[in-house]
Amino acid sequence: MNGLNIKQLLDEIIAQAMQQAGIEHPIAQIRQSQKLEFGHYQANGIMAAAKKNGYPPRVLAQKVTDILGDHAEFSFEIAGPGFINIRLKAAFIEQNIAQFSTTNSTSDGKQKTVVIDYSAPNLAKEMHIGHLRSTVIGDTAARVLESCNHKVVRANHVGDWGAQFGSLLAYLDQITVVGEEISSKLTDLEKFYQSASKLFRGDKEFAATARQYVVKLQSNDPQCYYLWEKFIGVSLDHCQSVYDKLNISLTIADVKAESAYNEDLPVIVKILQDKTLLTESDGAQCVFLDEFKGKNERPLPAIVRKSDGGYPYLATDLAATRHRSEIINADEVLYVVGASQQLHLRQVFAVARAAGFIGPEQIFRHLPFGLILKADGKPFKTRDGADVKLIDVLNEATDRALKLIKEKNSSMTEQEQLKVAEVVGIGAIKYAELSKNRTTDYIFDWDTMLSFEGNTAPYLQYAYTRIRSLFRKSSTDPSRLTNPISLQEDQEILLALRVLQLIEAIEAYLEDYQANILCNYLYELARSFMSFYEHCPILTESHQIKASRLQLANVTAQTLHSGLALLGIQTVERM
RNA sequence: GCGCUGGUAGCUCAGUUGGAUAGAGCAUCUGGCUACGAACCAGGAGGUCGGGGGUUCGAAUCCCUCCCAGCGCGCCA
Repeated sequence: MNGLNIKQLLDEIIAQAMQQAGIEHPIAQIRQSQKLEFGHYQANGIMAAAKKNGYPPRVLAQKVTDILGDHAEFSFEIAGPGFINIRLKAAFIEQNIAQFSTTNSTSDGKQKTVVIDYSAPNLAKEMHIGHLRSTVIGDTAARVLESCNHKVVRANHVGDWGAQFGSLLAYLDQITVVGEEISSKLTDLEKFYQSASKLFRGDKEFAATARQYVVKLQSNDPQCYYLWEKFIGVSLDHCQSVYDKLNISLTIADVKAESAYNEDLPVIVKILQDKTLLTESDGAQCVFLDEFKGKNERPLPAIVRKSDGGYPYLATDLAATRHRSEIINADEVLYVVGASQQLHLRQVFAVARAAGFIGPEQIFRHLPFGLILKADGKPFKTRDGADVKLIDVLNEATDRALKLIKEKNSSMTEQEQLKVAEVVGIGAIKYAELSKNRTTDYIFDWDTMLSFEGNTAPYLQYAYTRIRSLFRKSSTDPSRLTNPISLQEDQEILLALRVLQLIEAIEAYLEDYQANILCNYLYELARSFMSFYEHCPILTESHQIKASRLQLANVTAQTLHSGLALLGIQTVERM
C-alpha cells in the first residue's frame, strides 16, 4: 500500500526530534494507544533512550517535545514516566481521509514472486474439517499479497499418489463394466471410499489385488493409469466444488499434484549422491545433517529413498523445492502446513539448501497451524471416529444462516435469502478460523463457530449493510459524493482514524501472516462505525453535515468491503 | 529421554515483539427499539496472566527452574 502510514510517519518525526535532542540511533517506538486518554498514538522510546544516555526520561521527553514545538498536524503531551502521547488534529485526518483509497498498493516497490503451498487435500479421501485451516489461511495470504501487487503462485500440492490408491483403483476396476462411464461410479465419493476400504479390511484376496494395483500404477500399466486418471479427475472436481462454495480462489490450474514430481525423484537422488550427501543406512538412502537428532541423540536421517526402492514424501517435497526455486524462481515460498510437520519441513529445507536446490536469497518458510479440537480437547471427529466432512460443515453453516434470515428479514425473495445465507454462513466459518491465532490448536464448537453475534463476520457484514441502507434511504449515489469530510464529534474522528489505519493492519499482518490481526482491525473498524452510527444522526441533519457523514460512511463501507475481501469474505446489500 | 508449541475472566480467545489501571466476544446483570436496520448501542460485575525465582525505571511478554497439556523424534503421507 502506498497510502499514508501514520505510524510510520510519526516514527520518522519523533526519531528525528530525538536525534536533534542528541540521541544517536533513536527508536521512537510508536504504538497505537490502548486508551483514548493516552492519545491516538504514543511514543514509548524516550525512556529507553534516556536510560541509555543518562538523562532523566521526562527531561528528554520535554526536550523532544520542545523541538517538535507547536506542530500543525499533531499535538504532543508528556505523560507518566516519559511517554509522549500524540493526538492527531482533526484537520490532518480530514485531509488524509479525502485522499484515502483502498485500491492503493505496495510501498517498497519491490514486486516479489511468492509461492503459497496450501490446502493440499489427499485425493484418496473426501475433504474434511482438517483441511479448513490450511485452505482458508493460505487463501488469505494469497489475496493479501496480490493486493500488494506481488506475484502469487498458488500451489495446491494434492496427494494423488501412493499406496492408498491401490484399493481404490482395484475396487473401481472391479465394479466397472466394460464400456460403462466410470464417473457414474464415483457420483457418491464418500460411499465409494467406504466400500473400498471395507473390502480392503475384510477381504484378503481383495487386499492382495489392491497391493498389485499399487505396483501396476507405479509401473504405468495402461488400464490402471486410465482408471487412476478418471478417479483423480472426479476427485478434483469434488474438491473444486468445495472451494467454490467456500469462496476459495484456488482453481484446477493451481493443482500441482505429488505425481507431477514423479520423474524428478530419481534425479533428486542422483544429485544428492553426486554431492556426496547420501549415506546408505539399513538399506535406505539417507541424508544425515548434524543439526538433526532423534531419540537418544542418534543422528536423524532424512530418508530420500526407502529400502524397498520407493520414494517417501520427503523426496517429493525436495523435488517441489527445486521446482519452486529453479523453475518458478520464487523469492519466497510459504508452506501452510500443520504444526506437526515442523520437523519434516525443517529437514526438507535444510537438505534442499545443502543440495543447492534453494538459493541463499530465497526464503522458504513454514506457516504452521494447530489442530481443530472438540470441546473435550480431543481431535475433532464424529462419534464413530470418522473425520467430519468439510462440506457438511459448510452446509450446516448456510442452513443456520438461512434460518436466522427467515426470522429476521422475510421481505427478501427466496433466492435472495439463499444467496445471503451462503455469504453469511460461509463468512462466519472463515472468520471464526481466521480470527484465531494461527499457530495454536483451537476448539471447534458449532454454536461459537456459527455464531452470528459479537466479533464475527456477520457483525462486519451487518455494519456494511447498514451503510448501504443509508444510501438506499437517501437515494444517494456514493460515487457522486465529492464533498469534503468534516470531523466534529469524537466518534467521527475515531472512525476516520480507523479507516486510515488499514495500511498499518496489512503491514502488521505481513510480518507473520497472522490473519487475526486483520480481523481485529476490521472488528474495531466496524465497532467504531456502530458507535458513530448510534451517536451521530445522518439523514436528518442539515445538508452539509449529512453529506460529510455519508461520505465518511462510504469510505467505511469501502474499507470493510475490501478488508473482508482480503479474507475471502463477501458482503451483501441486505441481510 | 530430547525437541517444538501452548497454559491469560465461568467458556472461547486477543494482547502490535519490554510500556501506563491486562483487553474483546459469549454467558450474566442494568438501561436503550411507534427503527437513518436491536445480527445493534451505552454501562456494571468478573483476573495472583500455571507455580516459584531472577533481569530493570517497567515483565503476560526476556532468562532459570518446576508442574500440566498437545505434537514430533528411520523407511505412512
